[in-house]
Amino acid sequence: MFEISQKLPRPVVYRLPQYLTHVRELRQDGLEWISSHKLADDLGLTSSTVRQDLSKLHMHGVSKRGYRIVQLEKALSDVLGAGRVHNAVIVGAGYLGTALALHGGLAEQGFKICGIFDSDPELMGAAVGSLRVQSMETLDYVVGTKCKAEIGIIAVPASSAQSVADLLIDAGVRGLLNLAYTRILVPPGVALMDARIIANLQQLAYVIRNRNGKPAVSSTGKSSGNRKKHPASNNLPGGIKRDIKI
Amino acid sequence: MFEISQKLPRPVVYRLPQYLTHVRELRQDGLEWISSHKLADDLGLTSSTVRQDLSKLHMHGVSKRGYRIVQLEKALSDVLGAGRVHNAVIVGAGYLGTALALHGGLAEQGFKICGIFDSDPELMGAAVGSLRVQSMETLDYVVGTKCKAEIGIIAVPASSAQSVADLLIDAGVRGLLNLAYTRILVPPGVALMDARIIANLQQLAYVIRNRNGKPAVSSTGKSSGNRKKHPASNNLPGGIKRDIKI
DNA sequence: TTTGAATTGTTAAAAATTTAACGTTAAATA
DNA sequence: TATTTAACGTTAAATTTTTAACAATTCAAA
Repeated sequence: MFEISQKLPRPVVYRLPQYLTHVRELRQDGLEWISSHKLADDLGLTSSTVRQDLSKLHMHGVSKRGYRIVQLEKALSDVLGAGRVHNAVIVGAGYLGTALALHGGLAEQGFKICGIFDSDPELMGAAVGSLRVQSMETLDYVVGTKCKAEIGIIAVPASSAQSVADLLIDAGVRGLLNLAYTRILVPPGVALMDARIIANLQQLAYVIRNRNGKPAVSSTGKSSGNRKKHPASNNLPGGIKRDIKI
Repeated sequence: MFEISQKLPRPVVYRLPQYLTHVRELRQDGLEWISSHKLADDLGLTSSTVRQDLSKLHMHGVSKRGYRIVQLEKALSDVLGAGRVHNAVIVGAGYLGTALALHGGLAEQGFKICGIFDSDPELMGAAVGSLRVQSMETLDYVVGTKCKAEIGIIAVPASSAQSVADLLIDAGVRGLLNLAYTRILVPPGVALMDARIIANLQQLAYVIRNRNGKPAVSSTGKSSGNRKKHPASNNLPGGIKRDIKI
């Protein structure tokens, strides 16, 4: 089992899932080798960044070929814990919580939803896929004992997000995914990720309103074909990708 | 009308929605002034960062008081285009697309969903709130003419995300929110934000697995109360917030 | 076998971002 | 009114992250 000696810098962790999905595709396409240049091109990075990142994972390429794709996939998969199953619970059986519980993608990537909870008595026992909505009182037992969930997904309104987070932490989850449009605070030792869907839309609105480039579609017709690669696009945490500075 | 002379650095844009939501809460709490120190504390930043950021928005505080909250809210609201209505369409009437269409938070923040589309004939005409699922053939007309949507939300499986993006761009949207677990390419002039829900979970799994802190909950009891502020927590794009380096 | 070219791994430079420092300003108080 | 002090605005330092550069290496082909 390889140990990543140094904790990875945040931007690297951010890029890992991108590498993983892309490398998977490459493998499915039957490719065997990929160079840092090609990978960088495909992902909108520089080859330098790719090499730096992969070297942090102790990946070694070979001159004139690049990196072995299966090996890359294995390393990325390992470090991200893909392959393992991660138990998670969802709090909030509204539209979003339900959608996530039913979303095939999560299960596909090894995130097993083993419980969905809500405080609304109306929803108690309602079927969500193979699960049933449970009361908040059972959260503790389910997270701590029954399915030992490491991850809690918060899909409640902003106003109750913090208290739900507290309950999840007390129940024993080690990481939270926050889908509510509010900041929540966690003690050290608990990891938190904000999904920021609404914030993303707001940032998008800012970028759209303040761009200085030309519209993508000319007034005379379709734009298909001017796509296909955007090498200069800077692809950073925050997720805004444009050729020009924002 | 104020003009932000310089385009804002990406990390600043990332923080703007955080400022906005927090400042709104403060105003609702009846506060009138907020200092950079308090704001930084509440948001897990340094006061220096806050002052730098706000100065980029041409906000001026006053000594011994801080920043006027209503003014702050106005500036943030303006720059993020809150207050304005942004028309958006959703492609993909699966769980996630439907959930977003029905999600109150979007409308609340001024994002008006004016169409939801799917290629599945089974879904045609199905009701989603006050909307009905439309065929992809009508996308062009709706986006371009009927509701002049600036934003396209991609809620389809990864395999068709790119082609949907192309259609949306051709139809004339200026920004995309990608909820699919895949990278999509856009031409210059179109803004792209990735929602990365699954990637976030993967990053969470990495952080959980590689943390070196103590578990949040001691074996002897509940942990409530060791929360409440986490000043050292570094809060960066990528969204992982922990006291220790990852 | 030698040459040539592509690609790595790594070092160092550059750029971006965050943080600290501190003189200046404005309010509160004596 | 003078003094004190909290807080700003800004300059500069520190840190982090990205990019460039290049010697070393490996394969392919002449």
